[in-house]
Amino acid sequence: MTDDPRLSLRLHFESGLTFGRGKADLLQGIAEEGSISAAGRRMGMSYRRAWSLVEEMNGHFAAPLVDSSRGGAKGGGAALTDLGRSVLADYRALEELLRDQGAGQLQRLRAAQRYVQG
Amino acid sequence: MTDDPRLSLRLHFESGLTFGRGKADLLQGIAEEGSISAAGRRMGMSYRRAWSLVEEMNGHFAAPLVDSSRGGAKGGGAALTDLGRSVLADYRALEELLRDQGAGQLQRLRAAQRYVQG
DNA sequence: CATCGTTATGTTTCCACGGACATAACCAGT
DNA sequence: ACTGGTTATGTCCGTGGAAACATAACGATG
Repeated sequence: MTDDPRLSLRLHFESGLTFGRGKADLLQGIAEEGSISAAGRRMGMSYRRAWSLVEEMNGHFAAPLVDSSRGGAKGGGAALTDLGRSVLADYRALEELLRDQGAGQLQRLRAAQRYVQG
Repeated sequence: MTDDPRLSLRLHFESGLTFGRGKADLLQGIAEEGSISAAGRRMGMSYRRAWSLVEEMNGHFAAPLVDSSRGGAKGGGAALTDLGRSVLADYRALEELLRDQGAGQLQRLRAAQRYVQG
């Protein structure tokens, strides 16, 4: 979970998938909470929305990123697949790359902007 | 103008501005064509839309990125200010950073996706 | 002073997207 | 059996943003 609310990159792929902070944080939440609904709650997101995003992601990859099961003592749960962890890690790496190596440019871009009533 | 349609990053700033390939290409088009409408045409974008984007960008920065004039023999025209050129250059640099330094991650992310009927 | 391509702006329509709400299915424990 | 928390899915509606269309202002040039 990136704490800096200023920097946020969204990647557009030719498959039609757009992947940004929202989906990345959701994946990370699922990994940490073991549940789609818990991850959604943590982000102030409805379960409907969280599940939709998971479905979208799973559909855009050759294999699911999230593996889920229902029923049981705890009602069910979800976890990241190897591919899911890989995708999340790659996105985080790109984020970090941008934050670190691109600090100069980002700093200049931010400084040039107006920040009214914010 | 980045030719690779696969990579495209969009930055979200706390000022509320979102800046991605569209605005960057538009700026570059204005720089090269000397006109908002010509830049818009080149991108298959209506003048209305192009101008709206310019207005949005100008409004989000402390100083305009695009300097325009109307009337005259050629009807008018537009050009990038120093700040405009600086912003464009910074965005391009970040794009390049991602493309070069992040090639591994991007490659992996792309390869893992499904590309149906595309 | 008419022309012409451009900047500048208003208005309306359309539609995808998200949010809200509802419901069913599932199943290890007890 | 019943419970409870979760996954899974359907439907409706409001809203923001983009597209489409329309029009005015501008001014060097001829």
